[in-house]
Amino acid sequence: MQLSQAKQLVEASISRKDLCMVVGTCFVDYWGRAASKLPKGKRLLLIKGDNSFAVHQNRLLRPTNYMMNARINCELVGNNLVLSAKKTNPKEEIKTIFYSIDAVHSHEMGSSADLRLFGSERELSNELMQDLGFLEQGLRPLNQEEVLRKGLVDILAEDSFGRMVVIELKRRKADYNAVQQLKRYVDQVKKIKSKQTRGILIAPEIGRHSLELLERYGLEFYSLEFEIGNPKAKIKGIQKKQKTIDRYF
Amino acid sequence: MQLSQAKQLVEASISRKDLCMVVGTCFVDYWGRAASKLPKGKRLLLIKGDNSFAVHQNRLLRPTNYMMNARINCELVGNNLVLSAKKTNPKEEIKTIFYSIDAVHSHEMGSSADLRLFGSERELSNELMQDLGFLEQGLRPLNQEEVLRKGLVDILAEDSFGRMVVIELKRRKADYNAVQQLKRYVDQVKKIKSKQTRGILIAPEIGRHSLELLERYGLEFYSLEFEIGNPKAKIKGIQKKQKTIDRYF
DNA sequence: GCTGGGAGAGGCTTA
DNA sequence: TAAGCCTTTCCCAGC
Repeated sequence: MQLSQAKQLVEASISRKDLCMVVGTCFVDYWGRAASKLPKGKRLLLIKGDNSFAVHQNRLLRPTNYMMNARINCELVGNNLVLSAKKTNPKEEIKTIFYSIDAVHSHEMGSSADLRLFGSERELSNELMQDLGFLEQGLRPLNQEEVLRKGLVDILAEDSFGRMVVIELKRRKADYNAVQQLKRYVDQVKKIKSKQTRGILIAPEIGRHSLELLERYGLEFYSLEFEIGNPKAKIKGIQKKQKTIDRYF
Repeated sequence: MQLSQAKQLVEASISRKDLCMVVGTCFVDYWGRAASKLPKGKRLLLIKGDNSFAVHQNRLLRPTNYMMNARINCELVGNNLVLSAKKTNPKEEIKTIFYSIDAVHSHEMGSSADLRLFGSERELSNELMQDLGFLEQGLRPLNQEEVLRKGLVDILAEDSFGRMVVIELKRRKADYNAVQQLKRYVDQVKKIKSKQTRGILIAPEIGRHSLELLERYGLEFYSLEFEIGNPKAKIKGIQKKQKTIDRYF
């Protein structure tokens, strides 16, 4: 395919905010947050209507080079067609130098309705909040604006002995971060309220080392089974997966 | 375009491990680690030679739905062409139901040479390791296989007083995680070696709260300036951005 | 505009 | 395979 013809097709496609796909042999040079060079090879350049710019190889989900909200330029330089994407703050540039172009595909895509996702952490949190007794008898939620509003903790509650209970919910396997995040919150609540404060981590599972750390901190872990469905995620079961830690209180 | 014809093109493309692009109007249903429904609309389905499967809208870099190493199936169901991707462990499924197809593009992509990236954390770490005196006089690297090999710490060193020094390097702004990661490593090294151990965090910058936490832990922070170039990332300067904490030792 | 934090994170390396 | 960790993380929601 003629590079000059490709140039016209690409420019027209971009100006219409179509989905633009350029397939050809190119070299890619990136400089910005890091730097990279992608050797000459057959690639797909995907330019979307929001000026996102992505160079894909024929493997992996993620593009090898990419830029969001790019200023896109297309020009003939010598015997090559150079498609570049630039951005400031941080300053970044991708240059894709096409030696030959197999095809330029342009498609009008209309406006896109949004994805509706179920089973988010927020949704599970709301679900759990509905019935904390499910977790432990006598546990009741506290709507402490100053703590909850700033997203400091997922759920703040009080147990039957009047102790504060900070609950952190993770929809995926809990790791060190989850444990230490909970530790920080417990420490802060303890300090603000000047009351005994427990910390409960709830997740589908937890790594062995993370569990050890959690136990050293005197925190509690419950394993959560949840069910993903429509229109909501449902909590199926919850189980204490830990030796009792009442000795800490 | 005829759906039956599209089916043939897609199947042929997949069997050749070509890059396959399907543009058309579809509805997407996902169930697995979460659940989602993408309303009917014009989408791009990108199937790569490694069986990665991604549904793109005409915006954003990331696909709305995706699966790696999928078992891909293509069949006519009533008046629709259904392209689905399935996986076990965890069990997941994406169903894309095409009501109409604008185009199927297939391109032979050859094998792809790899991306060469500069300025990664690993590279900066190697660069810094070349001259630790740059950071502090008398500091020298220890190549403790048992500690370094498992990626426990970025750099392990010994200072002029014979104290162990754990160095954690971040190529981006350091956060709570970085501080607590360093804290964990320091604790572990201290335990293993039974020696006084310092912890140094090196990053371009650090948040105010993260710095406070770091200071409470008795750790040290150095701000790092680096320059990304070809063929290597270079460390330009390093500077202690903290009141001296010798009182801790 | 900058920032903190979640994500179906992705993807890599080593145990 | 599982665990840990880096990423040009991407992306959104809050300020």
